[in-house]
Amino acid sequence: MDAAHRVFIRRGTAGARMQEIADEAGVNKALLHYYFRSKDRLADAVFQRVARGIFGRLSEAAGSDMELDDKVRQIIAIYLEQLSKTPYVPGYVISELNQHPERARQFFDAVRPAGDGAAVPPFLAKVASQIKAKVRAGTMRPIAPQQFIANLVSLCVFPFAARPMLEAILGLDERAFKEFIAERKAGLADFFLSGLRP
Amino acid sequence: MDAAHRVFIRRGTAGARMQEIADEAGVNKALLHYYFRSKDRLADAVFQRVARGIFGRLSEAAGSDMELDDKVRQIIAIYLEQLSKTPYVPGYVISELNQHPERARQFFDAVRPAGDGAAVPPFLAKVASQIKAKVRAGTMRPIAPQQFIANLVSLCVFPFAARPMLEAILGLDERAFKEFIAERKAGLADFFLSGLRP
DNA sequence: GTCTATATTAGGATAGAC
DNA sequence: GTCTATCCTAATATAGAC
Repeated sequence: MDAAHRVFIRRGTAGARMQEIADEAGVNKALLHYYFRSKDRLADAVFQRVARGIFGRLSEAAGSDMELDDKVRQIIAIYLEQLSKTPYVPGYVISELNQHPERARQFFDAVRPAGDGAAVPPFLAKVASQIKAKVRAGTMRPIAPQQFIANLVSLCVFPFAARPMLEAILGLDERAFKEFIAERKAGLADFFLSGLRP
Repeated sequence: MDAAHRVFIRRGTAGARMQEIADEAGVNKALLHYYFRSKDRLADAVFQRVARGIFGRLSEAAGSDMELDDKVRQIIAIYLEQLSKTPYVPGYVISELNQHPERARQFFDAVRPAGDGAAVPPFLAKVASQIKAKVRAGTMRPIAPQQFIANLVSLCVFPFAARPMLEAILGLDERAFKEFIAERKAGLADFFLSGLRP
């Protein structure tokens, strides 16, 4: 599974080769089929594993009782840290979802307790109520919770998903990109929170 | 080319089939090879066409003399409008770049006049000087121009690139997503510009 | 469970008629 | 230029020994 994980993320599902996975794992190709039956099933298993890891912590953090500003700072810190360690995951996930949108259901499951039929995921309801409270107190401009979350995730994830493109249009090499992310860790939360001041 | 464009964007390069492109174009598979010699060359041609269309207008708009706030509003309006019409392009581009980072060079070309050897693309230098002016005037907090552009592009493009994921974690169906984008057209510029107030 | 060897198929590419 | 028919390779999948 670890080997498959690495290869699928590196090559994308369509580009991954069972042979390469076998080599990476130090076993024979036939053995992969013995365990997973087909490439499709293996791809499913890998995607599921990745999906679970991604939004579990986000929805957990976002759903907590922590004060909203602190929550934002924490989420940004956690995410940029995690993404720095697994920079290819966003590109992989986006590629996968564009070809298999039905797999998005696995994210759906990650942000809702099993059996919860609510139209709105619980962490969203929590954020919504926190926003409402701050708006009432006059310390925040009104914003739809969906936009709030979308902005937060976009600002964290996109630079990793589109890294080669950003490097090209901003004229960054690998070292400069690292520096760019470090800068982001320092300033992104302030930018985001300032955007919501009244 | 139009047929190839559609199929590559729909399936991704690795997932696209010459047969499907031929069918879509209403011609024979052999004819594609007659014109483009190989799938690789065809993929190149399509990507180049897409790449040119994307950042040409951004770097042009970003490099203009328009006042910075107006520029931001214009870029956001243009981008969200364009992306609404071609919602699969970001996913395609990100997938491509993850498997062929060398193609990022084609973006590089799109944001720089031919033969320009400057380390920083011209539109960035322009934005940098405008930011500096506003910071000096006390109407903007300091921000690196790279972060400025990255934030802007992230906020516009990511929701389209990661659409199935966002729909899943935010509990949106297709109609709700359209509504979500409409909301964004109205409020994103204010959020972005507020983030930079002193 | 793990391997070697082999079957099967899909899909990119070409030959050659028209 | 456009087609039909065919080749060839790469890659998934299976059979069967150990």
